[in-house]
Amino acid sequence: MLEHKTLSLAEQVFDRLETDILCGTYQIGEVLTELKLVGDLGVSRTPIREALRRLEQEHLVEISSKGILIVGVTDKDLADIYAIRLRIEGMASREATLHMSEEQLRELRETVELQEFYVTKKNAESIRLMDSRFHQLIYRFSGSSVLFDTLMPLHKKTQKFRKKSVENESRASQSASEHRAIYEAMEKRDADLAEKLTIEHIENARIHMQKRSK
Amino acid sequence: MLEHKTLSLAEQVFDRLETDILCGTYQIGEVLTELKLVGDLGVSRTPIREALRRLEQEHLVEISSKGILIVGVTDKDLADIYAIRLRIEGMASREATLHMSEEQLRELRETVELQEFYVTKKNAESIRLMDSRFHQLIYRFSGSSVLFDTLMPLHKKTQKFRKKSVENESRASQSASEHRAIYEAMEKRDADLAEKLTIEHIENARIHMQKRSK
DNA sequence: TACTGTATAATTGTATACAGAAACACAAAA
DNA sequence: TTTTGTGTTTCTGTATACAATTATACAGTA
Repeated sequence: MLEHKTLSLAEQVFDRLETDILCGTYQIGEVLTELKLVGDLGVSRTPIREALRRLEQEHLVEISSKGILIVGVTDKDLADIYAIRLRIEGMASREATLHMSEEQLRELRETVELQEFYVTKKNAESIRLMDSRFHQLIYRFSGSSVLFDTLMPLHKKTQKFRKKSVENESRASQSASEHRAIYEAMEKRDADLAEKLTIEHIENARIHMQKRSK
Repeated sequence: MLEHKTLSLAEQVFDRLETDILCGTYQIGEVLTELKLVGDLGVSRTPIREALRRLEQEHLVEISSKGILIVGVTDKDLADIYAIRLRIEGMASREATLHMSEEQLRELRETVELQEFYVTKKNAESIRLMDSRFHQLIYRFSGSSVLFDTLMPLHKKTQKFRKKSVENESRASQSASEHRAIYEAMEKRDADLAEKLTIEHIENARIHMQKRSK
């Protein structure tokens, strides 16, 4: 049976605030106070402050004597994120291809298959979840905690925008088949191909997103 | 006059612990407790915990019911860090070349000149400081907070190893002249050249470091 | 010997009280 | 009208008390 690690309040608060900021629940420019969060979340200031320190480090909020400013992710940030991912995400796929176990390969395949399933069901929220999981598994399976730590925050920050992306049926379907192609390259342990396909996949995601934001 | 922002205890504790971990003052594998840090640092647990949460997020420590495990930076991490920097640090130089002001250019030149001065004086600690400052200024002047946030932690984590590097006179002198070349490309607003020279500079640093660690 | 149960100690997790600094509102004076 | 001063409020910063969980030592037992 799987152990279900109980998260501390501080971690729960962090996860919730991070999600709410990245999904746009809080407006960019909005100002909160710790006391307001105490009221909203029903926990004391201590875990809230610990969460805020981490959000501040990720530049999702700025804390001053005026309160907590929601910074979030701008369009400029998004462009920069894709430019960076374009340069290093292929490296993660390469490493994963070379190092991942059969069990990990199976987990990745399952994610691809689920994504394809949800595409046929047109379930946007689930598609997005599997989309995220695919990329995050590759970061993990790369075996490099540095790559993981570098790519993970970048990927998380694209969340709000990817949400819109998967609502476009043709893009959702294209994305799923690109994931399958990457998976199959990995299954064949073809690191060069996996890297190349990953770079193309990021580029396609970038292009699609920029088309939409015009 | 420049405002001198007073750092909170939590920030001071973070800076100190981060430095001590990255410089090797704390041994990798060592286990601390919050109470021990209270004794060592003379502040209460609250600011210490806030600092620890941030260090945990950077994977410099791991916190469990046993205490605070010092994780630090491994040789594998270092290799990964250089592989990543090789791919994106040139991008930062390119952006900086295109966007930085005359005032910022002046600040960069001053850093290069100081580094050259300390090379003639064989002052390793000051050389390392100017070396760090050069790179960090470029991150800042790139105008991309995402690039800054991505590169800064990677660069910081190389600190301990760079320390050894600059004690080698020929490498210290080579590094300074590479910095000057990058600066001059930027001054001429030649982004392609600045990018190319930066990539070569990172590659040289990587090669030199790997030679030493054998 | 190896294992298990239990009491104790050590450590982190959380709430709260208080201190200090900054923002704010408002009145008085130029 | 603008500015300046001042008292008040609001907010974050810090310390500390207490709760809950986990590790540890040790005795008892198969």
